[in-house]
Amino acid sequence: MQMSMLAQRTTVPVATLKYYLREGLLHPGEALGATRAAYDETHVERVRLIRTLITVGGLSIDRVRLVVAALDRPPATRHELLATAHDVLRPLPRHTDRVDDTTNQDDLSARLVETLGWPVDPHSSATQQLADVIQTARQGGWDCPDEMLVHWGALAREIAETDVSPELGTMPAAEALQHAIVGTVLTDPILIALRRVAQEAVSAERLAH
Amino acid sequence: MQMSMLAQRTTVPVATLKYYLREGLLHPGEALGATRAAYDETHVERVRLIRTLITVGGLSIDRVRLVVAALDRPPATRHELLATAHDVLRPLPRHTDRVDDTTNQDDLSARLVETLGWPVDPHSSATQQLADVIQTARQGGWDCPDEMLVHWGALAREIAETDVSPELGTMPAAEALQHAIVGTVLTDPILIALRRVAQEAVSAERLAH
DNA sequence: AATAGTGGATAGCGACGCTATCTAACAGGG
DNA sequence: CCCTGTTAGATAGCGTCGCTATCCACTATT
Repeated sequence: MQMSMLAQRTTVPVATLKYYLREGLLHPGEALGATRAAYDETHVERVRLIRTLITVGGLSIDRVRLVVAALDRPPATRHELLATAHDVLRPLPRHTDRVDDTTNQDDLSARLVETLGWPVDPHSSATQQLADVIQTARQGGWDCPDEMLVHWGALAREIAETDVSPELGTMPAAEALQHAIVGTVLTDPILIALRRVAQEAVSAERLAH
Repeated sequence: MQMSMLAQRTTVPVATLKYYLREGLLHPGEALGATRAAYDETHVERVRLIRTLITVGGLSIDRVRLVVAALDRPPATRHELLATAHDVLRPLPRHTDRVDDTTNQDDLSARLVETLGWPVDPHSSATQQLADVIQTARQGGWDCPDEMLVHWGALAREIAETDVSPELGTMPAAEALQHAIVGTVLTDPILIALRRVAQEAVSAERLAH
């Protein structure tokens, strides 16, 4: 398959594919000569993945580079899988934030883990991210009491039960990782939207006249 | 209070404040002459709101303009409140998406509402958004079965119970609206992060060796 | 031999969120 | 009443991002 065909199959312009090649998001095709290369199904799939991550997940080019790098070097054990997925999806700390209390940050995440009572690493991406957004919310005047955290935590836990499907253990590592990453990227907005709809339902029952 | 003071109070540069004024995000100060205006606490609060929406919620300038417009003209009834909040926070449909099946979109949202069995409008922003992301997820190869939707829906519902607090009914309309919008913007990432941590907890229990 | 397509390099573009500069008006202190 | 400094308002520019377009030298196909 030549590049024009790859472009056709994925509905992505040739110029953009070249850009992805340049940026290292797409692995090079098999060189057939100085000015010719062959692309295969792995390229089609990779391009689709890139487009999904960018347009649905809103990931930056840099971030997608991290994702594909992780896919090419998947973690050794199943348990590291989600951690890797979370690492590459974790939002960058905003440079506009004050960072003068990083110690508090560590304290906070440790306290959160204790409050939730879960067997998780207080230094993992996910935990740090949680501490991060809670801190930011506090700065924005929205305090999140422990009580609510525990309540939400129990619900998040139930959702996670369905996320961490047992079949993850039977897949090849790279495929499982991609499944975890894409699943996270795609289902985050579903949950957000679902919450909105649920809010309207509750509002309709409580406040409709 | 003059503009330099407003800049100092909010730690936002004067040039940026002028930009916000130009863009209609910040209401003008009371003109004291051709080259002087007075700003008050409403301006300080408004600037803080704008910064929160942009840096935490990742909202665009256009979107923030919608938010402040809604705040200046709050809905008449309490029930319209969340709908208004959801309207202004709803992500723009991506122009890269196929839109040749808008009828299916309507069908889908109607079916979703039926599946969930909630008293919500199938044409509301929230419902449309849900149909939107589910459709996109399907295109990305991630099918969301009804069973999972109902399960997640029940959990989303529980979260929403705490979101739609009874005190919303006692607040002034503009304040309640701002609370709803900021609350949504700030707590969305908390839920997302909490889900990540929960996933790691489940993974640790199921897959740790 | 003509054509169409290729890899590779480089430059430009349009949107976004500011940021910097300029000007004319004005205010307060001495 | 002048001097210094600030302000509003207008306009232009900047840095990043995600492409997009153009050019070139080359090569496989017709």
